Amino acid sequence: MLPKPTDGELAILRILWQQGASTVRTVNDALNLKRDVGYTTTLKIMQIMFEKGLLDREKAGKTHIYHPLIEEEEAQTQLLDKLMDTAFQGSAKKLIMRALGNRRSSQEELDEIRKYLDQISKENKD
Amino acid sequence: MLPKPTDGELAILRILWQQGASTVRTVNDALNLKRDVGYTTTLKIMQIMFEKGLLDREKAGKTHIYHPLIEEEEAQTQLLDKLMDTAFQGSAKKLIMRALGNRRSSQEELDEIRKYLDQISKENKD
DNA sequence: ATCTTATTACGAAACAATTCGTAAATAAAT
DNA sequence: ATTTATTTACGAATTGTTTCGTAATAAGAT
Repeated sequence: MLPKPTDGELAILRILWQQGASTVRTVNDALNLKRDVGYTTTLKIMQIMFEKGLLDREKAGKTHIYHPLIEEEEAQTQLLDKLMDTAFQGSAKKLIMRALGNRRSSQEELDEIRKYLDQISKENKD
Repeated sequence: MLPKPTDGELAILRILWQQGASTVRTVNDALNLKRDVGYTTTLKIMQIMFEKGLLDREKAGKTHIYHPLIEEEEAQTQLLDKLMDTAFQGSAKKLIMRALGNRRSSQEELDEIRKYLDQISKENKD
């Protein structure tokens, strides 16, 4: 089982999911749009992620190109499951209700959620 | 602003939310239903939480009684918001859909969620 | 008052995450 | 070939969390 990514690691994963396999340089550039991080800091974290098995890499000339080894969906599922267990007593209902309450969602989004809900309800009856 | 609780701190908060203000002893006993933790470990973490302002305490005889200084709802909101931003691109819809997909919810729960959804939709139209 | 027991306080160790300085390696340019 | 620029590797410092051993403290029992 892959270890739970730290906050810093998750930020790097997000960039890799979004822009695809990348060098340390481009990841660091992307990180620096949001906050100051030194190049060697990003490098070090990505090297550790490689050791942990969160990333793979291939040599291309003098640089390494890093790939995420965990899918975005898988990470979302893992993190959400964990939060549900540790903060919402394992209840999807509690978590969803709080998420609905937290931020105003558009009417379109609410409709899509309702559609999905109906679909699951139907499946449940089989 | 209160700092984000660590995993260990959250486990302690959960117990305090559930059973109300408690001594280190009863918190530690509750923790040990799930996993082995030494008494002084629990004590130390709760002392640090007191320093951070996550807990308050009052002296009662020779012991201290600890109270959570963050409400369960507040912590849930905080943690959920953070996860939404860092792993779901800030989209409540994505998060909710994944939560619905992750675990089978009962028909009753689904109905309650739908009811809440309708209520929000109605409010949105005002 | 002394002994026993439980709690707290203190300090240190182990571990992990983050940060950065500096050196080594590599490729490209001239 | 030498220089220049970039990347990687290495190591160390810093910070935070978790753990526990041990000593000090306080209460209760006799």
